[in-house]
Amino acid sequence: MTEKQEKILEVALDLFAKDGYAATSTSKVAKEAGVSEGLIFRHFVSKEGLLRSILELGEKKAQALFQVAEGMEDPKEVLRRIIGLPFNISEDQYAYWKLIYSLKWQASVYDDSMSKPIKEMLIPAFADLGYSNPTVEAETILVIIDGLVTAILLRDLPNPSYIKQSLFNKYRL
Amino acid sequence: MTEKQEKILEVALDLFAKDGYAATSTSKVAKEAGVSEGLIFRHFVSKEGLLRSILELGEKKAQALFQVAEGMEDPKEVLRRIIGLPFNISEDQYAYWKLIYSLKWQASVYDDSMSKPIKEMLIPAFADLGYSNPTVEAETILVIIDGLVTAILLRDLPNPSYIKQSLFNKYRL
DNA sequence: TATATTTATAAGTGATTACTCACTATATGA
DNA sequence: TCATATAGTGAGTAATCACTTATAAATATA
Repeated sequence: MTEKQEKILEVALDLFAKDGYAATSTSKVAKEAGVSEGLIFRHFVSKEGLLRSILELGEKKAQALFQVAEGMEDPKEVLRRIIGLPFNISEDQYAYWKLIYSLKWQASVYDDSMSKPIKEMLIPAFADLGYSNPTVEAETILVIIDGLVTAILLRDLPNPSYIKQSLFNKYRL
Repeated sequence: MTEKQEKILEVALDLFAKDGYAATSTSKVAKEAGVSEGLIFRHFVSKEGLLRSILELGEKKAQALFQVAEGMEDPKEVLRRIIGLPFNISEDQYAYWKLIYSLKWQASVYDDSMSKPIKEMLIPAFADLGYSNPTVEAETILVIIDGLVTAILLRDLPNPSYIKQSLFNKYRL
């Protein structure tokens, strides 16, 4: 991976996240990255190929997040850590998550593969706690997480720690 | 409002919601609506003007939703109705809400004016119920509503009535 | 019916789109 | 040192973009 290649990925991620994938032209990416437009196609074949490379790279960096409750035995601790996930997104990953969330709305590319591992930790946790319908409880948490991520990325959630505490109270955590 | 004018609005809403505003060309709207491309600009001045007309029209139709808890005296009933809102979006308004939610992610056009009236019903309701921090509780509900709407529009929420019940339980409604 | 106004079309406009191609510069390895 | 591969450029390409304009058809008003 050369310097210019990395610069293209970095600039494209920022522009895709800020202005949207469709609204960002390859010429703008090239200009802002300080490279010739042809280089984008040399390295990434197409605009869509550039997007795919960005998503692959971001997924690798984000994988650590999903192991946050791995191997935990206390179900309450599992819930606390999973509900806490949206509050722990570091700011240098905002662009990646903004892109992920904005792409959900374009076309029918909805991909719930990322929520799957989390759901599979939630269900046994709720079962352990004696909830009568652990699957529904897990889906509810996933819905809330989506709302939290949206709020954090889009409008700087006003009282993050209070909201987290409010949710902990509802689940007696 | 002529027939062709209405057809343009209808087709444009569907395409903007399905493929995204930036990814939808005026020529495609015209072709699908069965009108000349020039007519779009005669009636709506610009592509952005077309978008504005769509949003204005949709807002009028959606206004009824926000009055669902107007004049209610029982705070629990207020909460029940507001949390129930996402489950009551009729399918013929899906396109409008998909467009609204997808536009949130493009540029910095985040507009929380629509959530304001709801927030102002939530705060006194939570105060009535003796919650120690009604504002935070209201914000939490808004976050959850955003998550619910996203899930309903994007992936046909699997167990909507169960999830609604799950939330009602958490708030003892 | 005559005239004005509005609705609609078709064929344009220059600018921009994603992408290609011929070419050069630089690095690597035998 | 020479050959090969990779990195990078800059000027193209046809197609499409949002938008304009001239003109015709339909409708309303007198």
